[in-house]
Amino acid sequence: MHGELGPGEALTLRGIGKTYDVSMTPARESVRRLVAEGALFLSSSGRVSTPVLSNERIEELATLRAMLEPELATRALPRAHFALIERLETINNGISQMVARHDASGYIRMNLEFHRTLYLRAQAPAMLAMTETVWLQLGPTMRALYGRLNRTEPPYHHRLILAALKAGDDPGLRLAVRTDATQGLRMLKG
Amino acid sequence: MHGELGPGEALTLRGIGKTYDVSMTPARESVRRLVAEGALFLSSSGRVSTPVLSNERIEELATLRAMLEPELATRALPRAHFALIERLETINNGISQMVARHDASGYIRMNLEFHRTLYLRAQAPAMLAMTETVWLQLGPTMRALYGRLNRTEPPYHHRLILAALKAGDDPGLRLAVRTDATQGLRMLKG
DNA sequence: ATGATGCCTTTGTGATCACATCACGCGAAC
DNA sequence: GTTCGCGTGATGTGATCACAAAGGCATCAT
Repeated sequence: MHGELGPGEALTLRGIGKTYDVSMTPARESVRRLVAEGALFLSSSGRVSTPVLSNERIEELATLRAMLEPELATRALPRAHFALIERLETINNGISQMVARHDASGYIRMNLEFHRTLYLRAQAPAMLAMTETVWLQLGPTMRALYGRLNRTEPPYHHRLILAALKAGDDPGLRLAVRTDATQGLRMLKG
Repeated sequence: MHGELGPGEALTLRGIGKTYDVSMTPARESVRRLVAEGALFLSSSGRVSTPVLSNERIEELATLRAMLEPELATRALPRAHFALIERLETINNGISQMVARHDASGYIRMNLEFHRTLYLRAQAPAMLAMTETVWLQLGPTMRALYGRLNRTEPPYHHRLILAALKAGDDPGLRLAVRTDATQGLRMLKG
């Protein structure tokens, strides 16, 4: 999810087991779970690797983000008090630091933490889980994206999201969230 | 997914293994996968059972269906030729048969087959997979629903869907799909 | 130099086992 | 009759093993 693995990287059960100092059994269960969630690709011969997403698949996942995340934001809006907005701003500052030190994985992690922190307020666990499944599928691809464009500015749309939250502006919030979720992925389609 | 198990039914790895004549290992992997998809509930002690959904969870899953399925229908619409509509009508007749013989599980299975047949035309595998995950989570609950109300009529909204498909009426299609997906679940909240 | 072919290593699969933990039921005490 | 406690059986976990299949690499022929 955090883009620590690039697209198409291969994994082996024994290798995972060695990395985390467990036997093949827990490694297998974890891998199967991630395959079930679409986070890993299972070849016909049973080998696993991170998925290489086609443009069509990326567009689909972007559409899913565009459908799910505004709904979560809307549900979180009435519960978004000052303490939450303050925490979001703190996370946003953290993102700027990650940008400064060119840490792609850290950038992705904090960016998602920003979104998750907001969506947790929506009190919609099934919807959030589904959204995180999409993030999971996009992880390796997002790393390739943020590696390609050398980001220098902190996220612009996050400021729009925060402004809409403060103003209680639901349509503005939905638009800002939707744009933030889909903007980066649009660049991958080139 | 098909409601062959009711809400809250317990499963054991050795029992599953015995049923399908395999050892615990494949049973475990299957169960873990279904847990990852939310189709099974994993207690803190590791026991698995079908989930008992709260009203809030049902409402959430209904919202997800209401968001995902109209989008799939819209994408399928331009590709829905006569052969597809004919197949949908055949399936619809099958549903009537299931209603006649009071086969709840068969009813659910054919109902979902109706939807899946349409959505397959959307050429959106990630979106369809996500939708099927929702169906999976609702399976046991849907059985409880269709068991409660003694259905005597074949699905009314399916006819609306077919009519909208024939007319190429996208807004009408979206509304019909959305209503069909959420109507039954609304009754569970009573 | 390039392509094919054969072997060997790596890898996933399913089964089985030992062990810790938990749940359920039985029995006893009040 | 009800409730608490204990013990036994059942259950999940992680490890290991034997096996089959697939991939990769080296060698050889053209």
